[in-house]
Amino acid sequence: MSKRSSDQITIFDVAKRAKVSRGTVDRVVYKRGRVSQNTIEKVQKVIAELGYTPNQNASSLASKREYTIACLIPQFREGEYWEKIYEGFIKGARAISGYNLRLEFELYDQTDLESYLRCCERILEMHPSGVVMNAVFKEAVIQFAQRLESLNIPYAFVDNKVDELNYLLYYGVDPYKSGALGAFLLTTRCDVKDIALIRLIRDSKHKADPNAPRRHGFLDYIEENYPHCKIHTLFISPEDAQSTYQTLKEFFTAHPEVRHIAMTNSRVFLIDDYLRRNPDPNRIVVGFDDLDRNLASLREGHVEYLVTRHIPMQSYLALTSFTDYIIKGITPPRHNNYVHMDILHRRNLDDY
Amino acid sequence: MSKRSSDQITIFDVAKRAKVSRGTVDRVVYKRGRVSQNTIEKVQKVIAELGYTPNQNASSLASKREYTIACLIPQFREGEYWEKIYEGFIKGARAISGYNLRLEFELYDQTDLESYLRCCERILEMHPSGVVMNAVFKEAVIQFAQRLESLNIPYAFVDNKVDELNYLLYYGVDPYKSGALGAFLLTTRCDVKDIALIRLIRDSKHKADPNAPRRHGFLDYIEENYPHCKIHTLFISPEDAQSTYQTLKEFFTAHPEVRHIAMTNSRVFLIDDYLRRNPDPNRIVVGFDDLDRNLASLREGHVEYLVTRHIPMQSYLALTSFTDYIIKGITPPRHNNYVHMDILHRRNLDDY
DNA sequence: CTGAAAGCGCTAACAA
DNA sequence: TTGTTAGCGCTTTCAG
Repeated sequence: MSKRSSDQITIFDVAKRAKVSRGTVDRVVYKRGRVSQNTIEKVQKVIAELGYTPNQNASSLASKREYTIACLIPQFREGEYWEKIYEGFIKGARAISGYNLRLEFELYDQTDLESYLRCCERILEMHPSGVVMNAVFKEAVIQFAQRLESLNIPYAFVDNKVDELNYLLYYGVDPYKSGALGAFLLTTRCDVKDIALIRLIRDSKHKADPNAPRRHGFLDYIEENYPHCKIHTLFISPEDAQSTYQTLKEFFTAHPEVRHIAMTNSRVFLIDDYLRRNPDPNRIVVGFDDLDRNLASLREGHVEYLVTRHIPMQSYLALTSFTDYIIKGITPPRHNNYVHMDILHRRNLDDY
Repeated sequence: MSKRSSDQITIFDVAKRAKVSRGTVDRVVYKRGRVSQNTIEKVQKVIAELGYTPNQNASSLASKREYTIACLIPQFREGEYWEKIYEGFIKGARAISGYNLRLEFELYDQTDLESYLRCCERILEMHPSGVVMNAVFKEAVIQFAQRLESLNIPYAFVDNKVDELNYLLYYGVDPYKSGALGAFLLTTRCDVKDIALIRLIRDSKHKADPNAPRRHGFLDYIEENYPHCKIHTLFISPEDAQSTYQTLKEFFTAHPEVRHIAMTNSRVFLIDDYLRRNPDPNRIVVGFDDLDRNLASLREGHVEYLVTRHIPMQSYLALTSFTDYIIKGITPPRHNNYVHMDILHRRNLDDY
């Protein structure tokens, strides 16, 4: 039982047998035109007879063609969510190195529509072979996508998407389901009466609420399974640790019976400080996404479960299947590719 | 912000800058020897400075060498455990295509030592560049490994291993830890007094007890955390569904208070029939490994948690790091590579 | 429309 | 120990 990776029949064999030059065979294989119908048929026949398949290595080596993929995602600081997406792109690019692939990153400010629009413009100017992006400003995304379509530039979504568009493919989780999973882990085998749901204060510029689907999944699960459970929603500031601490302290002092805590955004680490300084063995905390600081909270035992997915995997797979399509013409098997949701607990963290 | 993946830096640039020939650079890069220490250092310095990475396409195109890796694993039918391992190998081979790599599969019958020995012979005859295998017949594995060593053929283990041998690397889970994780999931947030641990009757030929480490991890966790918990061990026959049903029925009729059930082998599906026909909303069942039939039990809700790992990942990683060593001489970072343990629940099963 | 030929970056055999 | 060089199979001008 064996599996060989290389084929011996070359373009030369085909050329000789078809009594044409290698250049002509190449033109036929890649449908570059400028070949008579007669020759085309002759060559195709020989190709079929010999079972010729082009050698990708040689092809890509000889080819001068450069592919530019624009990656349009939010800007990030070290340790933030989008850094991992970025890493996935970089790894993906490495995996297909050998092709003359160039990644152009356009990183926009999630709180600033203008900056997003500027990035879109820059991408259109550079005529990329394709665009891989996420979708924050829905309206703007739609407009951008339509312009890409009119220019015949394919595009793909990572992490989140706009369903109505003609994107080539999507990689990400189903956020609604992940929210429900978090709710399950928070409440399983408990009789839950109160849950503190901690949200982030977003400045007014922020019309977008990227975590809404996940939060809805969470809330719907609770409502369905614990109809009498009370949800206490707290808002904390992502920037101001001091006030966050205050807010939590006040709330939990007033409501000591609330033992179940969840954050449906990716920054459960923001409450780590409070949890650490106010230990309570009966408390259960569930968060999302495996940012390094979240993992630290998990490891320390302040957070019990983290619902996540392999973040870089999403961009890695999105990029590699996208370029498979663009470079080799391989149509991706599925349109929507949902990745697996991981349940992370202190006890299965070691080799993650 | 841009990142070019097809570095333009070629072996030529390195050669020029280091004032040596391309051949010498090649020798250094692939550690082919016949280079003075002095030159090696000089070249390596330049490589680091320039950030040179070899062009895989060109390399493989020019290279005539073929690498044969023998994969020695149990034969399988569709949907069985080893099929997933097989898939991991195939994917791994694709990931390093570009090298003239050939996989030779030798699939043996797990219940037939003779067939294993025959496979070993065939592998020795074909003089492979390396062997990736699992370890079922311990004695025979040791003998085979020693013959490989005397022939200077490196080998690696997937899924399980024989600790005493000089294997290059291993990919798999830490069975002891996975047992403890299963125990945790079974008992979390409960006050557990009784646990039914269901084991398999193994015929006398089967001296090996491959699941012992996992079971010990399980039992130790319970003993540590619930010192007064009673473990009821039942033995069922993997072949005889009828008697299995009987055994379970009798036991649970006599002990209706036992609500926690675990199986530390990979065949929790064997008790699915009993569970289905005797529903009990308060029952909690935990099993191991994501065999299709186990997943079905999970999906139906008969089993609450499955502790598993991404099976193809083990063989994928084992193969790719193994060939990295064989082809590029990259010594694997670790000898024993434990992969992440997945927690599988009905709720995160969809996109697994 | 078609053919010839110069590379793409690297390897390996041979020379030195 | 090192340098030189002929390819690997394909693409892409450039002439016809």
